Amino acid sequence: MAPMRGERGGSPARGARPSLPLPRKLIRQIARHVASSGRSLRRLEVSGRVIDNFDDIDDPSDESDMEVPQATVACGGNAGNLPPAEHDDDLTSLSWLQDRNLLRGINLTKGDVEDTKMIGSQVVIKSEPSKTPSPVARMPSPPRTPCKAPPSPPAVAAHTKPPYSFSCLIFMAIEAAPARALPVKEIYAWIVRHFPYFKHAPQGWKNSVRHNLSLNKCFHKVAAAPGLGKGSLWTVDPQHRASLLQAFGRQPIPPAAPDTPPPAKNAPDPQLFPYLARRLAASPPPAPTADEYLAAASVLTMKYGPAVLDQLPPAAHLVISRCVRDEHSYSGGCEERRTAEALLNLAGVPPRPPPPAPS
DNA sequence: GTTAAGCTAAACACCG
DNA sequence: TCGGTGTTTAGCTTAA
Repeated sequence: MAPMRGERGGSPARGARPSLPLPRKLIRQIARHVASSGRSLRRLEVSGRVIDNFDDIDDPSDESDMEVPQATVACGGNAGNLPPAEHDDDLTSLSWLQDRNLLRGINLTKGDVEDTKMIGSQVVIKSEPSKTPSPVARMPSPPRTPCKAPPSPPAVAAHTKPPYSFSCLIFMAIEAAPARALPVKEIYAWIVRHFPYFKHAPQGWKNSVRHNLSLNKCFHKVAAAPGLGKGSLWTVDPQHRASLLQAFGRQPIPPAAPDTPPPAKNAPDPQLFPYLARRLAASPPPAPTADEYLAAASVLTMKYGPAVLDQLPPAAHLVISRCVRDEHSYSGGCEERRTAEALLNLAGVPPRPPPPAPS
C-alpha cells in the first residue's frame, strides 16, 4: 500500500542531502516525467552541475518535500499578497512547463544511461537498451537567435486550444491593456490575436468569456468609457489578482510531445467525453509561444521566488531576457511585451538587462 | 465518493 | 427590429 500523502518514505540518507537548488517537488516532477518513459531518475544536473544522486526520488508514492530547506527557495521576492510558495501543493503547472520544454537545459541523467549527448543546447538522454533517444527526454533546442526569432507558431496554434482557462485568458488580455481595462470586444480581439485557435473556434467561446466575466469575482465591471458604445470596461480586481496568478499554476497538461503519442487505448471516446477528446485531439502541440515562456517564468517565480530563475540554465535566462530585448525592436511596445512585463512585475521579477552586444 | 473549478450551452433581459 | 452585452441556470468533465 502506498504511503499516504505527506508520509515519509525512502531512505534515511535523503535527510542528510545537501540543499537542492531546485525544490524537491520540482525534481520529483522531473523524475516522474522521466519515469513516464520507463526510466528512472538517478542523477540530476542543472547547468552542468551535478545537483544530487538519488535512487528513490522516482518513487511515485513519495510525496515528501521536507528535505527542501526553504531558505534555498528564496520566496522573498513574491510580489504583494502572493501566497508563499510552500502553500502551493500543486506542481501540475511545472509538469506542463516540462512538457512544453520550458525547463529546457535542465540536464537529466539516468544512472544506467552511459551518455548524455549535448547537441547545441539540446539534451538527449541515450537509452541503454535501445540506444535511441528518449522521446520524452529529447528536448528541442531553443532558437539560435532567440531575440530575432521568437517562437510564435500561429499556423500550429491555430489548431490548438491554448492550455489556459478562460479566466487566465481574460486576465492576460486585461493586464496587457495599457489602462488595465478592456471592453468585452477588445478581450475577444486580444484572445483571437494571441490564440488564433479562437478565430475558427465555435462561437460558444465568446459566451464563455462573458460568462466568466460575469461569474468570476476576479473581474469587475467599471463605468463605460465615453464613446465606447455598448458594453462596459472590465478590470481585474486587485484583491483577486493573486488567485488569478495562481490559476496559471493549475493549467491542464497539454498533450504529450508529438513523438510520444498516447496509447490509443487511453484515447477518450469523443461521444462520451467530447470536451476531453477535443482537447487531446489538438496535437501535435505547438512550440512554446512567447506568452507561454512568460507564463512559465511567472509560474516559477510565483512558486519559488525570483531566485529560482537564477537556478535555471542559461537557456531559460535567454528566454526571459529575450522579451525584454524585444522591447528595442518594437516601436511603441507590443502587447506580448506588456503581458510579459505585467506578469513578471506581478511575480516580482525585475527586467533583465540585455546581454552586451557582440563587439 | 465528494467537492470545487472550469467549460459549454441555452435562455433571457437590457440597451444602443 | 436587430445585434451585442450581461446575467443566470444547468449539465458535464476533470482534478484534488
